[in-house]
Amino acid sequence: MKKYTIKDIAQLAGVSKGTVDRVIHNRGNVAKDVEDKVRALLTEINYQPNLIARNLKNNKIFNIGILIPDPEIDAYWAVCTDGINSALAEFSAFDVRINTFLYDPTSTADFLTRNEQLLKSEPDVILMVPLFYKEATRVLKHYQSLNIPVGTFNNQITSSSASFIGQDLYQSGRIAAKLLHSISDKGDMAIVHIDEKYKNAVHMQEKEKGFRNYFENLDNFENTILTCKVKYIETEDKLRDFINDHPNLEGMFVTNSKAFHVARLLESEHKTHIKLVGYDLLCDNVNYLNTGTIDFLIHQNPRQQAYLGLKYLIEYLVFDKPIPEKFLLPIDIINSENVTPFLRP
Amino acid sequence: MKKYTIKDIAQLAGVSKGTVDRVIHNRGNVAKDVEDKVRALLTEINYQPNLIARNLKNNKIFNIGILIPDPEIDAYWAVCTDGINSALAEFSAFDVRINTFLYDPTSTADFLTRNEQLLKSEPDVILMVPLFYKEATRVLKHYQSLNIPVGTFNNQITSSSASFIGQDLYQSGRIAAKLLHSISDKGDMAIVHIDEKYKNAVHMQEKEKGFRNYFENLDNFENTILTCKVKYIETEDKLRDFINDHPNLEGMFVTNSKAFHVARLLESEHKTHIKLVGYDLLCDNVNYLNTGTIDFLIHQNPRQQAYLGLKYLIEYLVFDKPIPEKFLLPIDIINSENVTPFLRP
DNA sequence: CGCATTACTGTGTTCGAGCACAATTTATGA
DNA sequence: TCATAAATTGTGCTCGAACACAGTAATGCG
Repeated sequence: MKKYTIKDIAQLAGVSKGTVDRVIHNRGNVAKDVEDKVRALLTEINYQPNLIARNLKNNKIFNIGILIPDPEIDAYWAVCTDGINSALAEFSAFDVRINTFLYDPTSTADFLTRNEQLLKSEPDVILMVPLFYKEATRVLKHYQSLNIPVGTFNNQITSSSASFIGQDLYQSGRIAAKLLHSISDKGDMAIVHIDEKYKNAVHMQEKEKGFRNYFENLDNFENTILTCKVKYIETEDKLRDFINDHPNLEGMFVTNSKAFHVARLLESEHKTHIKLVGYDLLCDNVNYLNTGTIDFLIHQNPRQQAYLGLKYLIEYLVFDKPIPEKFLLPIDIINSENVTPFLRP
Repeated sequence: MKKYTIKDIAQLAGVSKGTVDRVIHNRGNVAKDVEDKVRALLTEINYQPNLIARNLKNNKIFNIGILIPDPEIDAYWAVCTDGINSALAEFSAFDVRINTFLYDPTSTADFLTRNEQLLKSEPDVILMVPLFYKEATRVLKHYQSLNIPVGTFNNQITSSSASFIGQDLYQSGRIAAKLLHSISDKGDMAIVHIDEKYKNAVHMQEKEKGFRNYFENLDNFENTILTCKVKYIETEDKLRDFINDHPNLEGMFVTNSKAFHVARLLESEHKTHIKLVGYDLLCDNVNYLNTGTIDFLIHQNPRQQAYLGLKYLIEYLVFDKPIPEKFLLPIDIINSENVTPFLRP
C-alpha cells in the first residue's frame, strides 16, 4: 500500500513525469501506445494525486459570498457564524476568504438589495439561505447563468438545482407528532404557526403535513388536530384566545423556533399540563425546556447546516470535489437532559 | 488579511528565511536583537505556518495501532470500522497506516494477547476501547512509560490520563429516566443489566446512578425502581420470571445494546404496554423500535467515537496538534421517526 | 536532400516550510 | 596582528504536482 507519486509512475512506465502529467490531465500530445500504458498503470495502482502538493502550487485566493439572515433580527441565525468559522478554521491552510451579507429575514426587498451587494463582491461561489421562494428562484437562476455555483441551506428551493443542505421537514413534522403522541395519547392536538408575514409558509406546511400524516395513519386516534396561525405581532392575544377556546387541548406543536411564546402563555394561563413541542435551542426555548413547560425541542442545527454548506463549497474550490446535490441532516430530539452538549460552540 | 509566508517575514525583518525559521523553532544561534525583532513581527501579523507545505516536506509514514472488540462477537462494534475509514479518507493525503487488532470483548486474556501483538507492530500512537478496567489500567501505564500516546473511546479509564472520547454515562441514565418518565408517569420502573460476565459493570452502574438520581429528585414519584441483573446465557428465562413477578411494571431501561432481548420477550408475553428504552441502533433494536415495542433508543454513536478518536490522533501526528484530554459527545435520542438518517454509513 | 512543420517527450522552475551546510561576521587568545 | 574558534546569518536543496518551455524525433514537401 505504498503511496505512489507521479515520479514513481513515470519510472514504472519508462517515461518522464511530464508525460504522465499530460495523460492525467488529458492534455494531449502523447503517443497512443504510451498513453495506454500509462493509463493502465494509473488504474492498476489506483493513483491518487497528493491534493496537498497540488494546492501548494495552485495557491489561488478564493472568494466566497455568504448571504444569510441577520441574527440581530432573528436570533435563530446566530449560531451560523460558529459553523462558518469552523469550516474556515478547518481550511485555514488555504486562502479562502468570505464576504458575509446579512439580510432582514422579514423583507424580500432587503434580500434582493443585499444580493446585489453580494454580486458586486465578485464571489467564486455563494452560500445562502434562500428564505423567499419567488425571489430566491430568480436569484438562483441568475447565478446559474453566470456559472457561479451556489450552496443553499435551511430550506430548499425546489425550482433550482442548487446544492441543498437541511432536514426533511415532512419527517420533522412526523417526529413532532410521534413525540407528542408518546407523551399524551388523549385530547386534541394543535399545530401552531407563528410568523410575521408567513414568509416561511412552505416549510411550515411541510411540517404540518408530516404531523397530520402521522396521526392519520394511526388506527385508533379519534381526537382533533387543529391549526392555529398567528402573526408575530398579534401572538399573545390570539394565542390566549385559541387556548381558552379549546379546553380539550393536550398537545401543541409550534412549527418554528418561537415555541417560547406559547410556553410563556401556558405558564401564565396555568395550562402547563398541555404538552409542547417546538424547534431550536434558543435561550428562551431552552429555559422553558428546563422548567418543563416545553417537553421536547427538535434541533434543526443551523450551525451544522452552515458548516457543511461552506465545507462542501470550499472542497469544491480547493480540491475540485463535486458539490453534493442534497444532504439531509439527521434530526435531533432534545429534552431537558440531553440539551447541554448541543449548546456548546 | 494577506497570508504571510516565512519569506515575507524575512523580507520585512531584513533577514533571511533561515533566521526566521530558527526563531520560529527556537533553534538558537540567533542574535538577541534580531530574535526580538522577528518575534515581534511574528506576533504582530499573527503568523500561521502553512501546515500543508510543512507536511509536504516531512512526509513521514505514521503507524497507528487500533485495539477494539471484535464485531463478529458483538455487533455493536461493527460501525467503528466506518468511522475509522472516514478519518483515514479525510487524511488520505498523508501516509497514515493502521494496524487493527480485534479482541474478544468477553475475554480479558484475549485483550492482553492482542495488546501484545499490537505492541509488536511498533505503533506511533494507539487507539483503543479499554473495556476491562484493571487490565486496561496496566496496559495504559505501560504505554505511558513507552511514551506512546493513546486515545481511548467508549469507556473512560479514570486511573489513566489517556485521552478519552465518549459520552457522559451518568447523564445518559438521566436521559433514559426522563424519557420513560415522560411517556409513563405511573407504575414501577426496572433497570435491566444484561451482560455475559458483568465486564461492563462500571458503565452500567453509572447509567443506573443517573437513572435513579433523576427519579429521586422528583417531588411526586412514589413507585419503585427495581434492578434486574441477567447473564447473557440465562437471559430469557430469568427475564420472563422477572417480568411476571412484577405485574405493576410500566417501564424498563436496558443499560446496553441488548434491549432487543427484552423486546422479544415483551412481545411473546403480550406485555407490550410496558415502555422500553435501550441503547444503540443495532438491526434488532431498530426493528423493535419500528414495531413500537421499543419506545426510544439512546444512540452511543460508536462510529463517531472511533472517527473522532482517530482524527485527533492523526492531527496530533501530522499537525502536532494537542490531543484533547476528554471529549463528551452529545447524546442522541432516537425514536421510530428519526432513526433512518442515523443508520446511514 | 534539406528545411520546416508536426508530434511527441523531457527538463526545470514554482509553491512554503524545514533543515543541512556554506558563508560571513564577531570574539578570543597568543 | 593574525590565526582560530565561536557566533550568527544566508543559501540551496527537498517534498509532489503543475505547467512552461526546451529538446528530440518523425514526417512532409519542394
